Amino acid sequence: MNKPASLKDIAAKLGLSVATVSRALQDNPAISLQTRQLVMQTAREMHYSKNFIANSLRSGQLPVIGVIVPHGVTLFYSSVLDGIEQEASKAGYAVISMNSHESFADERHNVDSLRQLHVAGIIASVTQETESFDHFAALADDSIPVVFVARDIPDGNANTPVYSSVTADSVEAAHRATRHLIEQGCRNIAILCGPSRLKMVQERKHGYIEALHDNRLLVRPEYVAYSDIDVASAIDATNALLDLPERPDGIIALNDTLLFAAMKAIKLSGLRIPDDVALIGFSDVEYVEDVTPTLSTIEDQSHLMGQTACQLLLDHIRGQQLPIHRIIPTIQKIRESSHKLIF
Amino acid sequence: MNKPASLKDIAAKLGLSVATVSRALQDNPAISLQTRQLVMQTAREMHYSKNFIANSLRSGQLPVIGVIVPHGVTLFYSSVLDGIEQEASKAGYAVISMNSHESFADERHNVDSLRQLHVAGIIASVTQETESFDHFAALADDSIPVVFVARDIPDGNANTPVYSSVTADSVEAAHRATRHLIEQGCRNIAILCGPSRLKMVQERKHGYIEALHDNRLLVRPEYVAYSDIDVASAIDATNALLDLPERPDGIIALNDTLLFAAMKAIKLSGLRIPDDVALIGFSDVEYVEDVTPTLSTIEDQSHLMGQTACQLLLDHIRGQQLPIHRIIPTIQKIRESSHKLIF
DNA sequence: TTGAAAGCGCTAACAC
DNA sequence: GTGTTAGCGCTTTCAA
Repeated sequence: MNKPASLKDIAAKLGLSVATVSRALQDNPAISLQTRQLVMQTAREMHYSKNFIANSLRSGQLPVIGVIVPHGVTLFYSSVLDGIEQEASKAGYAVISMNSHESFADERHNVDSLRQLHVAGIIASVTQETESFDHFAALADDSIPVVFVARDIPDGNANTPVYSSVTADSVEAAHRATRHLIEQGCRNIAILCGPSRLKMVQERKHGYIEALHDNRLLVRPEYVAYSDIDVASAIDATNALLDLPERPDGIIALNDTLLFAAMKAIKLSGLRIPDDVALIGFSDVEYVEDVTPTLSTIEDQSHLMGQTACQLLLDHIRGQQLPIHRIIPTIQKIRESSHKLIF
Repeated sequence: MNKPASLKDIAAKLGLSVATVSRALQDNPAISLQTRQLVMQTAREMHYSKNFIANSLRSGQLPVIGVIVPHGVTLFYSSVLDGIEQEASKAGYAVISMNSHESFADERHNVDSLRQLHVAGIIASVTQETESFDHFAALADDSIPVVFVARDIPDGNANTPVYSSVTADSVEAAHRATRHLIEQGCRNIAILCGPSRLKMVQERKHGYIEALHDNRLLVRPEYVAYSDIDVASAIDATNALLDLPERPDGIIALNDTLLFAAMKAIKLSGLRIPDDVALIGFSDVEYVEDVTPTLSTIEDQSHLMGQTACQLLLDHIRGQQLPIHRIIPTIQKIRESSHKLIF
């Protein structure tokens, strides 16, 4: 019900001017030690807490970093967020997070809200739908820096600004996973992809193809399977692969859902993992260790991605102009599902 | 580089007063249609966006809700957060989330930050360490309402305010799980607990004991096992249970980690689930369906808890005074691990 | 060592 | 229909 105590209240109580109180609270040596102590003491008694908003009105920005993620309840993004928050709070910034629900309209709305709040900067992972970036460009008018994380945006043309970004090295990760299967003796390696419009899918597929080339293996179109990201659809796609005249002896799944569905499908078909079909997949969850066989994975360093993005953003907030692109390596963990004991 | 366009800028450009521009942008009918349209048009051209901070300086609060969670990267809290955000954004509020890392000092600091930002309200899940609530009480000075979620705080004494809260019905949930095992024919039911200082552990244990009583079964101290929340420790605790002279024929695990560890331990010992030992556990993850056998669980409705907490908070922000306690029922999902086909 | 006053962007009460 | 003014809480010249 009460209003928080203000400088004015303290000043009134002490018969001082607002200016003096303000200076005293900043421990300004121009103010006599006696006054300073008196003011601080009184402030404490009155439960005074500095009003950031009033401050921000002058400085033009809130000590807050805005984050826009395309969906909320996933380990990947909550880990990214955690990394961001950790770095932000070290630097005295709070984090305000918004969810675009993979909807372009929501994303625009989020950007707008953050802009109205005059946050100090924004870290965003764009939606799958996002193809125009005007809403981000508008932020430049207000000198609000933007860093993209996890999902990079296309290179700007002449009149679009170029943004800093933090992404995973998808091409290299897929290349390495493919190489690993080859080293295990696989020669017919298939890849189980999500919707092909995703840039990440394209990059991972690219790494897969490169690795096959580098090892003089044939790239067979029938070994490139597409599936929606749901269990039923992925099981169908896997079964189609297993039914091919020349059955794959290794499969790379491009995300969690696909990986687990592939495992189920292979087991249901009576084939052994990894002896008949070796399996490795991109994953961000820990329960790959709780199943039989334990699943080999390629993991993003999501927490590090968040931290890095936040550091870049803080640099921009502090005046850094040039965009910087950071690529965070993935971590490959070989477990039972791809480890053949053939040597 | 630029400063965002302000009302003043628009006014200057159009030779109008700031007040007129302000009114025009609010579509105030007192202003001529012509002027209104002109102003709106110009505002758009200048990329004007209303400054929430300036607004908040007058109203005393930011259209932002603060959330404090004890740890970040878990499905439970990210789901709660998602529920909060969903309701908040419907009402035009943004959500600022902070992590106390189960540290009381961090929590105090978080509360302080949110207070300085003059958020409209706070939703908090206190740390395991939190026993004093002065930092929350201080918020009352500034009329910042607080709602507790997931972890309730002890009833206030005379001089502590009473807060609204949203919690799960732990007692009932454990009672129901125990009943379920009894219905499956189990007579020697053990419970695998986390650290006993947690209120939630106490409540769930209480429900377990009540259910045994209600069904005239003996409560045996040796069937109440405590474990730290890590796999190794939980496996040890489970093994100890399995080695008892009278081996339990049913086990209730109080969280994810314990549940999976118990499953591993039982399988490793060569016993069958559920035939030899039925298993059910509290869980917030989905991969209980990816293992063999699929695991029976009791789930919190975390998203709903978040939504409900946010609704209560919004009520308080709008003037609701009386504290309200909402209890969100859990959902019991019987799967293979506790389903005996004995009838 | 302290005070007075201006100004950050906006709204609303009060002119005219 | 539009302008003038005061004030939200704070910092920061400029004066004293």
